[in-house]
Amino acid sequence: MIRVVIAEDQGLVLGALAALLDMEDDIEVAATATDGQDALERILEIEPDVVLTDIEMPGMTGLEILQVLKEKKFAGRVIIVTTFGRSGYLRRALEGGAAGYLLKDAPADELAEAVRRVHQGLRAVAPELAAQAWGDPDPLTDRERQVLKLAGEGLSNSKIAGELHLSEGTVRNYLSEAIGKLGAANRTEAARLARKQGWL
Amino acid sequence: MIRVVIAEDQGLVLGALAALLDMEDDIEVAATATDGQDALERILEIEPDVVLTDIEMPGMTGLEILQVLKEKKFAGRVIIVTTFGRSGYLRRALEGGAAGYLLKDAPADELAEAVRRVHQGLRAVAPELAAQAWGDPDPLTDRERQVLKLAGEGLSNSKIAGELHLSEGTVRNYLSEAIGKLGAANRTEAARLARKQGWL
DNA sequence: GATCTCGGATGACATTCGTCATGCGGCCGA
DNA sequence: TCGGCCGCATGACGAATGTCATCCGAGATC
Repeated sequence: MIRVVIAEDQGLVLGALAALLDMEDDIEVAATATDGQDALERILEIEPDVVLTDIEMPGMTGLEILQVLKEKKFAGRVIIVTTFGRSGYLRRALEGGAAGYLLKDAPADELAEAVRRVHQGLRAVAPELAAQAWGDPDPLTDRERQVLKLAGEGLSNSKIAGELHLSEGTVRNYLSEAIGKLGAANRTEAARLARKQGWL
Repeated sequence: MIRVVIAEDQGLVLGALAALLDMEDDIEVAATATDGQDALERILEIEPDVVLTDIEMPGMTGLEILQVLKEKKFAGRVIIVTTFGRSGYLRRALEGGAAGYLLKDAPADELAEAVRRVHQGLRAVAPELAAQAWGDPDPLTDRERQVLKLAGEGLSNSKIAGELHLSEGTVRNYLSEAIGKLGAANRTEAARLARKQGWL
C-alpha cells in the first residue's frame, strides 16, 4: 500500500484528486492539506511514501516545502503537480530533489502511474517538459529578481528601495539591468516576460 | 439519474472531477471535454441535465459557451466552476443565465450538492461570493479598460496610442483617470488591481 | 602587497509618466 | 435651439523612470 499526502489549495481539486487516487487499490490517501504550513506538519507527522503538492499555495509554496523536507532528510518522495510548465519552476523542483513533476493538463490516469513510478525510485517528469527542462536558464541575479518582482507589482523605485534596504539609484540600476537582459522596453514588460518563464 | 457534461482544460483536474462525481449514485458523467469548441459540440449532441464548465479554456471560454447555449435555448442548467471569485466574472455569468457559480477552493462535497440543487431548478452560488456579487461594479469606461489592459502588458503610451488610434496625450488622460478611480499609484498597480477584480 | 571582481552607491541626463486646465465638436434632452 | 455632457485632443509642468559613467570597499586571486 502506497501512502500518499496531497497538498493543494483549491478544495475542489484537492477532493477530486483524492477521490481519483483512492480508486486505486494499491494507493491510500493518508492526509490532505490546503495550505503549505499545514501540509508540512502532516507530512512530518505521517511520513508518507509519496507527497503530491501544488506549487502555488498560501503560507508556503510547494518548492519551499521541498526545501524543508530535503533539509530534514525526509525519506519519502515528492511529486510536484502544477498548472504550467515554466522551465524555471521545473528546474528549481528538480534541483530541490523532487522525484516527479506533472502538469495539471496531463491525462488523469498518468497520476496514479506517476505515484507508482516514483514509489519505485524512478522519476516521473511530464514528457513535454523533459526536453525543455534545461532550456534557457534564468539570466537574472537574485537582486534583479527581487527588484523586478516588486516593480511588477506596481511599487515605485523608492518603495522598492525601502523594502530591500537599498538606495533608490541602486534599484534603478538593477531594474535597468534586468530590462536589458530580458530585451524589454520597461519594467512592466520585463516583469511580464520573467513571470512567463517562471523566473519570478 | 442526473446526466452531466464536464468541460475543464486541465486533464488531471478534469479526470479527478469526473471521478468525484461518478462516485455519486444519482449522477452520471455523460461526457468530458478539454476545450471549449469540443465541449459545446458534446453538450448540443448529448443534451445533458447539467453542464459543469471552467471559464478559462482554449478555443472558447465558459462564458462564451454560456452565451451560445442561451441563444440556442438549451434546456439544461449550467454551473461555472472557476479558480477565483472575480466579481466581474460572476456578474457576467449570472447575467448570461448561469445557474451556479462555484470556486475551486470550495470543499469537495459541495460539488455534487450544487449539481443536485441546480438540477432541481435552484441556484448554487458560492456563499462567499453571493454578497459581493453586485458589490462594486466596474467603474472603468471602455476606453479606460482598453488602455489599462495594454499598459499592463508593458506597452508605452505611444505604443498604446498607435494601437488604439488615439493621441498619446489622450492615452495619458485615460490612464490617469483609471489610476485615480482604482486608487493606484501608477499604471502597473492599477492594472494589477483591475485584473484582480476581473475587470480586464 | 598588487590586482580583480562584485555588490552597492552616486550623479547627471534624457525620456516617459501622471496630473491638470483647457479647448473643440457632436449629440441628447429640455 | 440652447445648454450640457462626452469623447477626444492639446499643452505645460513636475515627478518617476531608464541609461551611463564612475566610485568605493570587501573578498578572492595571484
